[in-house]
Amino acid sequence: MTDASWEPPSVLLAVDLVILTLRDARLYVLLVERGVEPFHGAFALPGGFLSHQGEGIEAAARRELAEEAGLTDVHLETIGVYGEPGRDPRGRVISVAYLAIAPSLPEPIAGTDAADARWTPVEDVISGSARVPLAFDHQRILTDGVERARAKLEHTTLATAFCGEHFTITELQQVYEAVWGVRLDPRNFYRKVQSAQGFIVPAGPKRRTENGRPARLFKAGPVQFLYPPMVRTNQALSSQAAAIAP
Amino acid sequence: MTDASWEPPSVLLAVDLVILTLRDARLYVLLVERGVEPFHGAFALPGGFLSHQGEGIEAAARRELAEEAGLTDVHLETIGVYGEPGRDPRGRVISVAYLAIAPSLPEPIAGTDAADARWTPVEDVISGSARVPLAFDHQRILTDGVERARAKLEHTTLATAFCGEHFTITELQQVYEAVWGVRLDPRNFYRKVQSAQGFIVPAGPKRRTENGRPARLFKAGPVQFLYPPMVRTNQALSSQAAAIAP
DNA sequence: TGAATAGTGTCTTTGAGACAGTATTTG
DNA sequence: CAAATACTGTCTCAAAGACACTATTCA
Repeated sequence: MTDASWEPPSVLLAVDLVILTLRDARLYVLLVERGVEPFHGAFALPGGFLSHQGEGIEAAARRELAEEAGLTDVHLETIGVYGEPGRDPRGRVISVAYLAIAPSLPEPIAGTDAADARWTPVEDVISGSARVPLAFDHQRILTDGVERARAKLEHTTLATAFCGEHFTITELQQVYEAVWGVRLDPRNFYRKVQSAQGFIVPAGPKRRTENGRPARLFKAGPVQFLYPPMVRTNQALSSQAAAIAP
Repeated sequence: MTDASWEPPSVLLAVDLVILTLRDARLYVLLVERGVEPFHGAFALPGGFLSHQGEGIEAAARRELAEEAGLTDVHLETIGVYGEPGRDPRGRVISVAYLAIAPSLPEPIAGTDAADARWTPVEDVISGSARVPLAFDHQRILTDGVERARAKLEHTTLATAFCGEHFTITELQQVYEAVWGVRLDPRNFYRKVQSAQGFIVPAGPKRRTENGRPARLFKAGPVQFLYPPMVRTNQALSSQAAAIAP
């Protein structure tokens, strides 16, 4: 199948970022408005090409994360590769998609390259009720990223990545509710997270307050995988199944 | 961060395949002996470069699958991207890894390009007791692929991809036992797979036999996701945790 | 004090795991 | 008949889900 004079084709490598966070108990994704062709004026996931030949892929993702969202030290993992011919009119572009989870930040992005970056409710984008469809195949990448986050909440301690260093159990519950799009019983949730060894550990005798009884503070525990897992009910799964259908 | 004269760097795109199958109730992976540098003479996962600029990535994976293993119409999904600088001495190579699941075939590969292809027990490769370490970062890719398969057996009907069109419940159980590396109670397994709606459906009144009471035949059911899931015990998980540590 | 949020206890149902026993084939 | 494999039933324990109740703060 190969002959001596044959040379493999080369492609352009890009990274795209699904950056998720929680704002007022809803799941948001960071979108940027494109300033250049193709898809000029459309919204898209933050991302860009490799800066130079020797740059690592995850390094490029972290660079874009810092440049476009001003974020460092956040959870980052790959979602997958999107590289069908024709997805980008500039040529053969292969995009590696990353999922980033940022803790709730009081303020939107400031002092970054991307003045046009906007936190947008994921629900609006997925349901199509947002301003415009996303550029390229970014709608699909977003859907895959959100489903990845949903699935990982079940078996890993990823939920704590949405919280600040210290958090209350109620805040942790809001993560699950927002990402899964379901309501959970607080009393059962308490029992469950407390019985999952190593998920959360008490963070000092401190407490925080706003209105009502102060809550105990916790921080992320030592383990990465949850046992027993936090299981999505069949109902939650089926309401999400439509979105992930190819 | 970008200026007008800047051009993004280009890279070479490869696909690598983790092809798993069951042979006499053990999990095997297809390896090929490399005939060229780098890593000449070492064993590696089947794979290769994109054949031409316009070839889709999954299309390239299916082409390699046919060329190197003579397989068509098998389950295929992406594992991830492996593209750290320096992983391949030939230049900046980005490899997209695929997981392929083939049903048990009576005979090894024949009439294919890769005369040097060998089915090798996964356990031997992962534990290091095999002939040689794999080329490139293929050991890591294999580990990731196997863990992907293990995880997907829990929540999807992937196990049926290891079986032929018709199979017995005992055969299905052997898939779980081989991939997870555990022993399961046949009686509880029967109850469980039968109660998972849409997992398996009876395939005619036929039966197959060799020695003892004939077993009912089933075929893959209509659903892709299992509810309730087939859960790995904590013991199974911890015995596998060592292998997936980064 | 009442409103609001935090946290505990208890009951019921479901399913996982252990294990005894029955059924249907071949030789 | 024995040997071998297929299948069914039953018990126990752990965990999910529903829901009543107590605790601690602020105004």
